[in-house]
This record gives sequence, structure tokens and C-alpha cells, in this order.
Amino acid sequence: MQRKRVTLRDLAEHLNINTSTVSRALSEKSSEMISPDVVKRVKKAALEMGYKQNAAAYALKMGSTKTIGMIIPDLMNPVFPPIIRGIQSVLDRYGYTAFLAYSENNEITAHTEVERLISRGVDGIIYAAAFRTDSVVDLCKSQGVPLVLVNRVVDQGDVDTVKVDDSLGIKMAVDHLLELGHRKIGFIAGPKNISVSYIRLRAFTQTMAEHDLEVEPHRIVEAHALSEDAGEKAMSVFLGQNSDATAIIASNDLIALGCYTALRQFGYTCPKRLSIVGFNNMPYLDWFATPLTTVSIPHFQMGERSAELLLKRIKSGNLDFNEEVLLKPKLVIRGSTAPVVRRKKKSDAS
Amino acid sequence: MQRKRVTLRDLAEHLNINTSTVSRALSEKSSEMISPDVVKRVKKAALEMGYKQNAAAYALKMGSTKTIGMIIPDLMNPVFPPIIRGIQSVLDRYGYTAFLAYSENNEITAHTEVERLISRGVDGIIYAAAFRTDSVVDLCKSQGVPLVLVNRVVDQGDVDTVKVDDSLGIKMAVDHLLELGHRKIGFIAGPKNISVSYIRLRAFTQTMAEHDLEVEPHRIVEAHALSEDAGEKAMSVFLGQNSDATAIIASNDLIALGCYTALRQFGYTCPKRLSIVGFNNMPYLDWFATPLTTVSIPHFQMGERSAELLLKRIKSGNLDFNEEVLLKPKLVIRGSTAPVVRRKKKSDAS
DNA sequence: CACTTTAGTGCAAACGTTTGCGTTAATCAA
DNA sequence: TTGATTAACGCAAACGTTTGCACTAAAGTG
Repeated sequence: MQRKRVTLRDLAEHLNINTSTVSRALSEKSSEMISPDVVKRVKKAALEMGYKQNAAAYALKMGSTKTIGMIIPDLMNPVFPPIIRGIQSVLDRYGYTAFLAYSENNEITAHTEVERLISRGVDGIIYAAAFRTDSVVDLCKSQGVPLVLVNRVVDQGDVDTVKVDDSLGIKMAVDHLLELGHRKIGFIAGPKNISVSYIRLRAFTQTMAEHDLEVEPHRIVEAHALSEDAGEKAMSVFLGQNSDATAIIASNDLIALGCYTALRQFGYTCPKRLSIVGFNNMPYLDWFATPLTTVSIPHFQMGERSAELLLKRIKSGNLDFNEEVLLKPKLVIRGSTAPVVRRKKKSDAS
Repeated sequence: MQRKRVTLRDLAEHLNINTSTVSRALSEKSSEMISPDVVKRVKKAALEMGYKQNAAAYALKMGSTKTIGMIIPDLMNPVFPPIIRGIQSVLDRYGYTAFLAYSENNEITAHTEVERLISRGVDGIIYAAAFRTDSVVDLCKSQGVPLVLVNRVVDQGDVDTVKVDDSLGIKMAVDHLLELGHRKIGFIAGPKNISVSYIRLRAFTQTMAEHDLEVEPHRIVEAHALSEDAGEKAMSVFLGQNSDATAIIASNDLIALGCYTALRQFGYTCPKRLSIVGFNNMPYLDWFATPLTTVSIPHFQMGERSAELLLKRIKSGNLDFNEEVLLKPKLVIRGSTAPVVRRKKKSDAS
């Protein structure tokens, strides 16, 4: 019915006062320069007539859209919904609204998505799909758009980031396996152009080294993506060249799932023949036939912190300074890891 | 660095022509009234100088923001991500961008979220969180904002909707259980103020009736939400009053999961003691210890169709006519359903 | 009482677009 | 060659805000 929205001018005419007065009366910060009486009348009329500020006009005038953009690699990965919720929870408190975009784990689509968001006038961007070198950070910097990286970071460049201590997470995973008696441990890495997979892999070899365990090259195979599919393929080649391994760590829960199926295809069983530990603690793992031991990260909190950081940056307007918040992971032990079983050798009576 | 974005005027000055010419040269539809030569020069300069249309100015002038809002009850429910992807996939093709909002399954927060989106100037709304009577449809109608309901619909009111044939889905579930020999079948319903739970429950009793099976009242218990938690509680009371039931249908996969845990608490096992079938076919069910038999719905396609419908409505501008698209579900049989086992009666030798 | 201060409000420009209309120069018909 | 048509472009208004400045009347100052 009411196709035409009511504007400030409408209110002004109705009250026989000037548009500017109405504007000021409605604005928190300048309502004090208007007589309390008028303010009251304006607010009343605004409510009655159903006035809603025109966001486009405000944005045009003020140069701020009160929106931010968030780019995630893939919504299908159940890790991201909680992060998004965390982001929204703080955004809501400050009257911000978020655009959602996916990169499909592709840097150039990520780049174009960011461009789109920028031309939509977002006040800032939360980027969860970064590669270790990523043109998006330069793009944002050149356009003067605040940016915060979450989870995945870049090798160099001064950017605000919130991430979890991946190295610590892997260390906990390794320690857990060592305690169970495992020594021949493999690692299914993610693409090394993504910070998390790179760091996790490095942390793996490092932690092993600290325990005087050298990891030979064939113990490590890289999946071409942080996905179930890629994990399965990688695990297949791993199993082909590691008949003696007793445990593996996957760069990712999704990869770990892929490992499950590869394992099954080889007729092996987990954790009897091979222990597996993942990373991320995605939802519903508890329900699985073999519940995955994994490193849990504080998804929701990551979202919250990144949103807070971004809003702070937007408010200050100073993009030259930046910050890094580091969150702690936690090991969640489930059924996919078990003590190593001493397998019978050929001529062994025991 | 380049804090100031380049505008149409900048381009015009740089080329020594009028702003209007630049605008027309860049616009697909009016570029033909400009000499090809000028068009070429303008486009070149626009590219070089990095011109990006100011979305706010465009929106203000044209009254269209090229954005839509989507409201879903809960991002944590893994059913929605695929729907969102479906929506985005068609939105992208038409230069639209989507705001994402949650209702937390609460009608008033849904209402306020919709109000927020409307005041942001969205061109339309995709609403996946409707109750059977929902103020949002009146709100949108009164504001002249195109609206399409997806999955959940309202009892009355002329609205565009895309949903799946819930009745058919339930019928398939019931038929499946009957074929397995089950007769004492229970139903864990969702809140009856939500269309899907209401319809599914009705379809259950109806299908049973068609097979001359009367379902007694104690065979049906209503969960207070479409969630795991609510499902568990409801299943507990169900088991308390149905020691003889051999199968149950849950209004929802999440509820079905709740049934699993309640079952375990009672020391029962599925499907040996009780068969369970869910609804929605959420991701990762295949991995579960007892993979859930469930009714699969075309999530992605639902998203696509609803976005197409909305854009069509936006384009036509005629909100008086409306449409309903009905998608077909599919039964996915997994390990949570099994033939009924004939239990020994007290004095029975067999 | 004459003066300056101040509180309250109005005026008008500006943000960056799009578009109806007016203007010019070139093309056409005769 | 002259008048009418047309192709290409410029002018200026408008979308709904916000805000610096000007203005009026009341209050304060001596």
C-alpha cells in the first residue's frame, strides 16, 4: 500500500518546522541544541508517521554505510557458521549489518568479491579466506578500507588479525599421540599457500624434532585443498607409501574425514590400525561412527574478536596501526585415537 | 592512500565532457545515445582511473539498492547453508548482494530484523523463518517490499512461496516403515505454530489412517523446538509412555538426533529396538554411528528458486500476484531403520 | 536602558547519481 | 539552397540526508 516512504521533509512539513530541525531532533548527538519540547514533538510524529531513515541518503551524505563485508572460503564448511554468528553478535550491538560472500577458496573470486563489497561502500571487511600472499590486503589498503583477517593470515603486511595458536594446537595433537605410544606419525597437509596449513605442517615437524623424532618426507603428503575430497586422495597416496604408520594428523577436520574413507577403502580401521586427529572441531563429530579426536578452536569468539577489532579500526580511522589477537586452541580427545598396538612381526611368538 | 574515491564528475572533468555524458556512456541501456567514440574513451578512462559507481548515490537516485535480505531461523542448523548458497548463486548473476540475518526462531526478533533490513532499503526479502501466522508478511506488504517465503509458509495470505512437499515426504517415510513391518509408529512433532511441523504431523496421521492404522494420542509428542535439545526431551517423555513402539518419525533431523541420545539414555539401541527416520537430510549424516534414514529436500534448489522468484517479483513490481513453487522430497534410506523384530512374548516358545 | 551573549531555528549547499529537456551541429529531403 | 529531421551532448533538477552558517528573539551584562 504505502509505497512511498516518509521522509524528513514530510515530517518537517507536517510539523511546520524546517527539515534541519527535524534531522537534529532525531540525531542523538545534536538533539541537545534543539528545545526539548520540539524534540519530543518530532520524535512523536516520527513514530506515528513511521519515519525510517533512508540508509542510502545517509550513506551518501556521511560516507558511511554502517555495513561491513565478510568473506569466507566456503559456507559448506561447518566451521564458519559459528564464526559468522560471533561476528553478527557484536555487529548487532553497534547497528552494523553484514554482507556475506564466498570465495570458493579461489583468490581471484575473493578479490572480485572484495571489490564488489568495496564498491557497495562497506565500512570494513572481515576476511576469512586469505592466502599467504593475498592481493586483497593491498586492495583494501589502497582503497583505505579497514580489513581484519580471521583464522587465515598473510605472511607479511601490516594487517589486523585474529587467529588461533595453530602451532600449539598441533603440538597438543602430537603430544597426545606420543603419549599413546605412537612414533610413526604421518601428516596430511593442506595447500601450503594457506597460512594455517603451512603453519600446522611446520609445527608438526618441529614438535616431532623436539622429541628427537625425525619425520621422513614420505610421511607427509599435501592435499590440494582443505576438503574431504582432497583429504581422501591424499590419504590414499599416503597409505600407499606408509604401510607402517600408526597415526596421522590431518590439517583439517574435513581432510580427516577424507582420511576415514580412504582408510576404509584400504580395508583398514580406525583407530585400531591407525589413529587420526583432525583440526577445528566442527559440529556433530560426536555423533560419528568413530568420533574424531581433534583440536578445538573458539569459533564464536574468533568472530566476536574480529568484529570488535574491525569496528575499533573503523571508529579510529587510523589504519596505520594494527593488532594481532591470538586465541588458544584445545585438544578434544575422542574415539579416533587409541594406544598403539604392538603388531606381530613375522617370527614372533607373542 | 587513495582515501577519496573517483566520481563521475572527476571522469567528466578529466575528459572535458559533461557528467551526464559519462553517466550515459557507462550505462548499458543509454550508452547507445552516445557516440561510440566517446563511449570508448569514457570506458577507458573509467578503467584507468579506477572508477566505481557509488552504490549509495545510485540507490538514492534510483530507489533500488540492488540488495536483498534473507532471514533464517538459525545458522547452526546445517540445513540452511546450502539454501543460502542457492540464493547467492542466482543473486550473483544479477548483480544483487544479500544481507544475512537470524531470527533465533523468535518471531519478534524476526520482525525487528526485517524492519532493519527494510530501512536499509533492501529491494526484497527471502524469509525462511516464518511462523504459521507471522506479522512479517503484513509488514512487507504494507511497506511494499517483495517477499518470498521459503520452506516455512504461513496459513493464509497471498505470498510467494517455495517449499517442498512435506506431506509426500512423510508419506514416503511412513510407507518405508510399514514395509519394514512396523505398525506401532510414533511421531516427535515440532512446534505446531510452524508450518512444516504442523503439516508433517498431519501428514503422518493421515497416511497412517489411509492404511487403517489409527494413531493413539500417546504416540505423538510435541517438541518445543526444532532442535536437538527439544528432541531429546520430547523423546524421553515418548519413551516413558511407549514401551511398545518400534519406530518413530521425527519432524526434523535435529530432533531425530535428540531422539538418539534419549534412546541411549534409556539403554535402547537404534535400529534394533527402535527405528528412527528424520527429515531434511542434513550434511554428514552418512558418517554417523547409526546413519540416519531421512527425507531429503533439495536445499540448493530451494534457494535458487526462491531467489529467482524474488527477483522476478522485484522486476515486475506487481506484488498483487503471487506464486507457489513446490519441490519434491526424496527418501534416503540409511542405517537407522530396520525390519521390525518380533519380540518374544512372555509365554512364547518361538 | 543599550549592549552583547546565547539558545533555538531556518537556509542552502553538498554528497554522487540519473534523466527529462534544451541546445547545437550535422544530415537529410526537396 | 533552405527548412525539417536527427544524432550527440550539455544543463540542471532531483533523490533524502547532514551541517556550517545566518538569523531572530530572548536572556544576561554593565
